[in-house]
Amino acid sequence: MEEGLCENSVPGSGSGLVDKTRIVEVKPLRSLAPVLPKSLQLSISGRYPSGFPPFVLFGEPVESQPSPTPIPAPIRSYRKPSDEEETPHEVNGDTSSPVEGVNGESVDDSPNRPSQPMKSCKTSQKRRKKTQDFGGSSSVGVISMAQRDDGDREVVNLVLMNFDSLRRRFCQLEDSKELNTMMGTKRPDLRATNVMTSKVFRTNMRRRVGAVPGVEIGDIFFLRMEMCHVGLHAQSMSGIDYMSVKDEFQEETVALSIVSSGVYDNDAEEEDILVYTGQGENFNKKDKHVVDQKLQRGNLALDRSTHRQNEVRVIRGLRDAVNKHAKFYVYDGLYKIQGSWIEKGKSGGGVFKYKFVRLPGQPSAFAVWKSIQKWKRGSSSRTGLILADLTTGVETIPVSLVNDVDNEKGPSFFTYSNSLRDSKPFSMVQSSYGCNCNKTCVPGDLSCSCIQRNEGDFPYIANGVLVSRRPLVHECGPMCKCFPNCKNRVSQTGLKHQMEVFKTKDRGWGLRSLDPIRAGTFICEYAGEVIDRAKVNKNGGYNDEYVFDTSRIYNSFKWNYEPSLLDEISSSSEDYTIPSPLIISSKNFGNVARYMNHSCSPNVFWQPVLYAENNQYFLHIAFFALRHIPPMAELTYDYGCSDHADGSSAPQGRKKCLCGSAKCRGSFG
DNA sequence: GCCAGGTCATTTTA
DNA sequence: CTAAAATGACCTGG
Repeated sequence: MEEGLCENSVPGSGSGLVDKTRIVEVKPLRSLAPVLPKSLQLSISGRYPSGFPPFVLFGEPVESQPSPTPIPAPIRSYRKPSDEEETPHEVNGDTSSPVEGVNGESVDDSPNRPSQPMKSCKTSQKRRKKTQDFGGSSSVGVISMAQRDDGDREVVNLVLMNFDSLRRRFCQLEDSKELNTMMGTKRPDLRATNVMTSKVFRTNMRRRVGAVPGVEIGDIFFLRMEMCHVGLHAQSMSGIDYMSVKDEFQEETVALSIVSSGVYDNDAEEEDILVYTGQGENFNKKDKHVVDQKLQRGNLALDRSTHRQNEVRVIRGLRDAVNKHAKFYVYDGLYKIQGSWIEKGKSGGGVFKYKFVRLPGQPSAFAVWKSIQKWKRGSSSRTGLILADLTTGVETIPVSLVNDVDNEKGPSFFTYSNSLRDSKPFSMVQSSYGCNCNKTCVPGDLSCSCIQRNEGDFPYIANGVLVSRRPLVHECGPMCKCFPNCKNRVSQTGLKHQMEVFKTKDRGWGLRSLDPIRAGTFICEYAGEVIDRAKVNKNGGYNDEYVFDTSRIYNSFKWNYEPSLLDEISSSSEDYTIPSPLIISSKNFGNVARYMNHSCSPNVFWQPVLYAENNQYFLHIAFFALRHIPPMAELTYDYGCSDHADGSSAPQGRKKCLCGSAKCRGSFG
């Protein structure tokens, strides 16, 4: 019965079939439908049925590829809610509209609803009305009405994934000059926000005191907008979020959440205490005379919350002590305000101070980060440290070996290597290997043969983040004329995060990172010895725990944004196209990837990457972050299932899954 | 080349 | 409707 659990996608089937269940037929939004850039139009027009050129195109790329003179079509700016309300609705009258009827409007008596001591007043009602206005024909039917009000883990992840995928796509278009910057904002995060807002693709829009369903303590964010979209902190800039609540007799404001970014000099010495400065400039902008903060807006809400003793969510903005470029936000759970006072600020004016105390019994989040910073600075030693660098210098960043669980002194012996051995090249007749670009390949330059192979898309944005999952990513390689620092060589640049191999409680050794990892970031390649498939069959299968096998059956999943968000008709394929299976053993030789454990709801995925070396093309397996990964969270990917579909062989190689996720399939391997 | 600090455009909510 | 805001991206000068 286990077989039935992993039947969805067959890698290497090559058809690049579109998952039809994911496509919602949405009519173009009247005349305001965005004009797609050329590369997108191509894939939609059916030139390549799967949205991607067939694998065999390598030999003769020039004539079969898109014209090298792209006409950058502008993407129209996206509709805003106000436009929506003014124009009359054009009702589709079809069944594609959201499933709200099914999931029900039992909003008021939902058992999952967190207890809320105060009733929200008109603000929330107004918002809900707005939501209903949008619930009609033009919205994406993925988020139900109920989910817009109250989310859960799955919806929160769905919203974040779509938002970031859109953002990356806008970055990509911006990089390749395919976006008309006259239209709308230049900022990709705000562009993505406009799309998500106009399609009401968000959750937890009902504002609330206390925990937000689906958002967990320790979750990290890289943009303020991300927290807006999942209802953690509704303000796009302001540090204090609050709302008006009604008592029997009076109406007053209460604070819901705060973001502590370190702009004001807040005291962050103690892990469970935060002294937060009220809002308001300390000097008058015009004549620069010193002014006091006023007890209004956020300050007033914090003052009321001090008296009411309601829970306030705290988000801490953090910066790495060593690598100051890495800024992100951690949700640190619920606090209460213990007291407030007035101080003299730096410029001499009076400022409000609020003492936040963390409620006991919550999992640690900010405290974890504090510990990491201490280890990094060397001001405290890592408990259970066995080895400072198990790569013996092979990686530029050392990978430590840690066991703070039991007495095991480390995994069995192997040779650390970050390369792929005995790899079989793809035999293809090639007139040339690699591109002829000068210095670095430029996004949007369709004369670059590597970009051509990626259908005109540059697969990565400027900071090295992968834009979308695709059947195959073509990177530049050693044979390309471009310099080694070309942005299209992401998987060849080695580890970028400070990683740690650690002993798990019940699943042997595992891998985690001390640094936060942004979604789409390259983590590592799967290194090891390539195994001959014929050999494997002769010996009756491999008896090897350390194996990666592309011919296993993997659950399909969606990482790229819903095409209907941009009114695209079909989505590009996320199914891998691998001409022949690749099996890699890291038993004797391998890198950190050999320690990544399986999970049924993983935070890492693999992506085939191809580039040329020594006059031949070789396939590599690269791992990327599926979502934002908090520091110290174990890195896991889906191992898939070996093919027992014929039913003849017992699933003896299967292991009981201990991933503990809500969607656990029970076994893997 | 790195940074700190200034500036600009932008969205959110009350 | 407008203003304020603990943004984010970019530019400049030391």
